[in-house]
Amino acid sequence: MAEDWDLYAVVRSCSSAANTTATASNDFTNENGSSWREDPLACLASLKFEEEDDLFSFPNLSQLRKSGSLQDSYKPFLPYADPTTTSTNQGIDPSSSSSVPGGSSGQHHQHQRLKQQQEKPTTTSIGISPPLTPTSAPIFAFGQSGNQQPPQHVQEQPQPQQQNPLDRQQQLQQRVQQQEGQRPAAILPLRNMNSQAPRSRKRKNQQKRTVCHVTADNLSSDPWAWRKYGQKPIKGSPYPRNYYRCSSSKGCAARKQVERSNFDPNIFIVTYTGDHTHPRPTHRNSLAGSTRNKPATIQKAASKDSAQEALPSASCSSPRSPTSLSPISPTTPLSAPEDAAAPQHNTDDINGGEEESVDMTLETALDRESNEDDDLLIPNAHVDEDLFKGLEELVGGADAGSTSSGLGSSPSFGDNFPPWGTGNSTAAAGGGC
DNA sequence: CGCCTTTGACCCGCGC
DNA sequence: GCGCGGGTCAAAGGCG
Repeated sequence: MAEDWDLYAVVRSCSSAANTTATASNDFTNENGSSWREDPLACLASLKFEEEDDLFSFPNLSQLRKSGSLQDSYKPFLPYADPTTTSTNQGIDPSSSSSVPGGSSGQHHQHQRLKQQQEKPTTTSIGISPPLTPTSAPIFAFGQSGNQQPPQHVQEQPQPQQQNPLDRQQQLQQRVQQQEGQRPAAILPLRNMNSQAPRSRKRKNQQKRTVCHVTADNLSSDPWAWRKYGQKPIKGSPYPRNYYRCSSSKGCAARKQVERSNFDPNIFIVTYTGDHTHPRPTHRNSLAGSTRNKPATIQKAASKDSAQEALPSASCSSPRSPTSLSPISPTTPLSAPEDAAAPQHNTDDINGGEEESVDMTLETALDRESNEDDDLLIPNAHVDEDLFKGLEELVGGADAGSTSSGLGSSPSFGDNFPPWGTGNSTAAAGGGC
């Protein structure tokens, strides 16, 4: 099994660009020169917004939403998990991003959520919010760095929002330095931290964060090497949240939190904080490490219950991940009480989409994010168009989906879990290629 | 040997 | 002021 997993991973990671059906995708080229193709729906993925504030305000969309016209329009596409449409990865939640873990905790009923969404500015603001997002597009919601908004809750990074790119870069560095400075934690004795350097443990709203909803598949597309340093059960969520730190470079302040969506176990909410202080690794370095997970399935099942259930150790970085993941993979057993409920939430902000597609990987997304803060924004209008196009295509030529993950095809896992064969690939991919 | 995961405990921000 | 909940640390153990 692991093998399958691996294969998928390899295939996916190496050919993300290639796989995507040539259809209407856009080609992007990142700074490294590597280019990737984005699924038509992927456009959604590039949405970026600030987490806490109401991010954008796209009057148009909001209006549309309110009026319900958009929703109606999409209804046909919303069917939970329309497997056929899935082209590549499963979904990332098209939804919004603002779902900052913690904040929403969720287990509320859809009703409640709906309500909230309607009320929340965030929802309305984002064109892509859940209801809108048809099944596809993985949506990476980037909160933070977007300069487009006055982020200024961020105390740590008080950067002037509007600046030219150069300045921004400098600031970025400064920021990093600041963070590092603040966070000698690694060096200081744990307990003394407060006396000297305050832990960087700032509250969420104060920290710059990027939230992405990704599918297990995409989870692995993260090129960076992450090392898990903690796991915590989150109130209101059946799944624990895992904490990772960039292990590519010692001083790197980048962190990542991976949490499974309450509403759709197939979706992981990945929250990035901090900036990488080093260039993106060309390959994942960490190979060593434990594989406990593997047995974990068995062992853990017995002993610790669900700790892991939640995540495939996001350590997408190492090859072993696959192994480790597979057994536990997201799908695993989630005790997921709510699993059942999961899919179908068109309105959730956490996931709205289900099977998804779009080859955009976190990597790319992140890349963009860090390099071009604002450029990520795509006018909603644009998105919508693409979205529709993409949908049409998908719907029309259902197979298009075959793209990267083998998922696409599996027609039915509507309910709880997708065919995890693919899902397992969680970790792999990424990197390398 | 180096790096990783797991895990319990600690620290601290935030809400009441 | 107190308690809760989230974020982080570091020891222990495992794997390549």
